[in-house]
Amino acid sequence: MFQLLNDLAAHWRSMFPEANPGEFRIVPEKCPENMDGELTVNAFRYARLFKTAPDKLAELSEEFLSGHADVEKVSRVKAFVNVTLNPAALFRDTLADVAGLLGEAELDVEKRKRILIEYSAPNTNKPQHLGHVRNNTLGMAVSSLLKRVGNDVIQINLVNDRGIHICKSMIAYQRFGEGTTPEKAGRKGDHLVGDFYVRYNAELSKEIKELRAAQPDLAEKSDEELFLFTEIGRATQQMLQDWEAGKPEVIELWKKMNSWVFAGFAETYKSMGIKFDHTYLESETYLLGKDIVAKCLESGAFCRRDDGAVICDLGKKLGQKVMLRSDGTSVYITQDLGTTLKKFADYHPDSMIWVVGDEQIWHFQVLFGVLKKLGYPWADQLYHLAYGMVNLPSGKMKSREGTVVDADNLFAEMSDLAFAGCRERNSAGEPDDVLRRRADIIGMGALKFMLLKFNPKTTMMFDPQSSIKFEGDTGPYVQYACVRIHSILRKAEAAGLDYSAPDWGLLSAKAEKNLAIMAAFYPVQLQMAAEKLDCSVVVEYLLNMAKAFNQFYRECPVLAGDVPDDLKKARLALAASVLKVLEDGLATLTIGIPDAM
RNA sequence: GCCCCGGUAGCUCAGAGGAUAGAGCAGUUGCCUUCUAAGCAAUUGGUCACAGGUUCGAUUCCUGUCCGGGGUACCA
Repeated sequence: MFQLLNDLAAHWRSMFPEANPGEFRIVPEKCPENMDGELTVNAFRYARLFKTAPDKLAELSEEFLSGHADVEKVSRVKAFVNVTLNPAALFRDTLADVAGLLGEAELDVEKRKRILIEYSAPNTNKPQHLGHVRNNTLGMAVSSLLKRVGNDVIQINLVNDRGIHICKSMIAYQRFGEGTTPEKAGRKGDHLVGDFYVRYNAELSKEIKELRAAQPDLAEKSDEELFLFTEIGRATQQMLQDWEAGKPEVIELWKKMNSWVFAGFAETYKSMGIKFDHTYLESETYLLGKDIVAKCLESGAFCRRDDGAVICDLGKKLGQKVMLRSDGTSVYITQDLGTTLKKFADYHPDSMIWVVGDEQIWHFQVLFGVLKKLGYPWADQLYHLAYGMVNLPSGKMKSREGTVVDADNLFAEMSDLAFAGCRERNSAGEPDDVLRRRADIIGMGALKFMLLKFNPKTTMMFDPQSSIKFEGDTGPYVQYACVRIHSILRKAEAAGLDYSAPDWGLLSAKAEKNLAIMAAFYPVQLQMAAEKLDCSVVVEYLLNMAKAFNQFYRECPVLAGDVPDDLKKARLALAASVLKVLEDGLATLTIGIPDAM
C-alpha cells in the first residue's frame, strides 16, 4: 500500500476535523496512458465523505502531495489528482517487498470462512465434454482463488451414478456389448460406456420411428411420451426398478460399468489437476431427503396436497414446490435438500457454493428458499455460481446428437498443437518426453485460461478453429513472460550476479515504474475476484501484467553488456519480483508454468 | 404471459457512476547478428440495440420498447 495515500487520508481528516468520514481507504486508480501521471486520486469519490466540493478536495490534495517526499510531480485535471512518484518510494511500497505485497491479498482473520464448494457433478453414462471442462475449470479456479485469499475451502464432487440415464448405457451394453471391456476394446472406460449410451439412443430413436409408422395415433406424441411405448424403454424402466430393488445381476453390471467410468474420470481429472476433498455418490445419497420431508410435514413446514404430493409453499415469488411425488418417490430437490444437509453435517461450512449451469438458476433459488423457510441460519450463505453454456459455431452441444467436444480429445489436441510448437522452438535439443511435459502444461494452460477469460455468466462461443490459440490474449502469453524471466534469472545466476540488495531508486524508466504500479493493484484485484467469484478479473490482470513485462523486456535490457552493474541488479530484482506476481496469479488460476517454451 | 441473463469494432469478448469507450483475433505496416519473435511497435475499424429519466458526470443506475438465449415439471 502506498504510504502517500495514508498520509493524504490523514491530511484530509486534519483539514476537515468536523467531518466524520468513518473508516475509509483511498483506493488509487491507475492513471490513464494519455494523462501525465502514474497514480490517480479521484477526489470525486471522497468529496462527499468530507462534505466538500470535489474540486476543493482535489486542490487541497494537489497542494499536500506536491510537498510530499514520495512525490515527483502532481497535476490536477478537474477533481482527478495525478501523481508521479519517485522511484525509490514507488518500489519501496510495492515490488521491493513482493512477499509483503502478495500477503496483502489475504483477508483479515475475522473475514475468513470455511467454504464448501461443489463442482463437476458428472453422470456416469458418458465421458466429460467441454461443458464439464468449463465447470471443472471454474470450480477448481474459484476454489483456489478463495483459498488464496485465506479461506478454508473444501472441494466436493457429487457424482450422478444412478437413474434412468445410467440404465440406458447398461441396457445397450447387455444387448450389444458382447462382453467387451475397456481392456479388450482398448478404449478408455468412460468413452466405452458413452459409446453404449449413444448406441442406446440410436436404438430408441429407431423404435420410436417404427412405432410412429405403425401406429398413426401415436405420431403426435413426443419422444418422451413414447418412451414407455417402446420395448427398449420398458426394459430400461424395469432395470431401474430392479436396481432399486437390489437385484444382484443388475447391481453387478452397474458396479462394473461404473468402475470403468470412474477410472476414466480419474484420468480426466488428473489431466486437469483436480483433487476433490470428497466425492459423494448419488447412489448413496438419493434417499436422504425423504426423512427430512417427513419431518417437515409433521412440523407443518410442508403440507400435503389433495393428490397426495407433499409441497412447500414459498410465497408469492417462488410459488409452491413439490417436495415428494404423489406416489411417495423423491424428486430432484428432495435429494438436493438431503445432500445439502448432509454436506453441512459433514463439514459445518460457513458458506456453500454450487458450480452449476445457469439453466438451473431457478432450481437453486427454490432450494435456497426452502432452506431459508426451514430456518437454517446458514441459508443466506449459499451461492449458486451459475455459468453460461458453451456453444459451438454449429450451435449447441448435445451428447445425444454427438455434437460435443470431448474433454480428453480436446486435451490431446491442445497438447499436440503445443508440442508441435515446442519442437519448432527446440533450440536446446531437448528430448520428446521433456517437450511433451511442456506441451501438456502449455496446452492445458491455454485451455483453462481461455475458459476463465470469459465472465462465468456469459454464454460463450467455442470455435475449435480460433479458440485454440497460443498467441495474443492467452495463457501461453502469460506463461511466456514467466519463461522469459526464468531464462534471464538463470543467465544471471550463471554469471554470478547477486541482486539481493538492489538500488531500486535506479529504476526510473517508464516501463520499469509501470511494473511497480501494476503490481500494486494485484492484491486488490484478487480480493475483488474472490468477492465476485469471478476469475476473469485475475485473467485480465495477468494479461496486463505480462504485457507490461513484455514492454519492459523490449525497452530495458537486463543483461546487455552496456548496462551498468547496479542497474543490471536492480532490473534483475525487478524481474524476479514480477515473476513472483505472475506465478502467484497463474497458480491461483491452477495454471502451470513450463520450464521453457 | 411471468422470471433471469445478454445486445459494445468484421469476429470473440473486457469495461464495480468518472477523463478522449478498450483488448485479442482478422486486415494493413515495420522490427529476429541484440536477455527466446508463443514477442514488440504502428495503423484501419464504434449511433456502446432504441427512447426517455436520475446527476457535476451514464456503456455502467432506473423505466419503457425491440432483438437473442435460458427458465417457468410430480426431468436432472
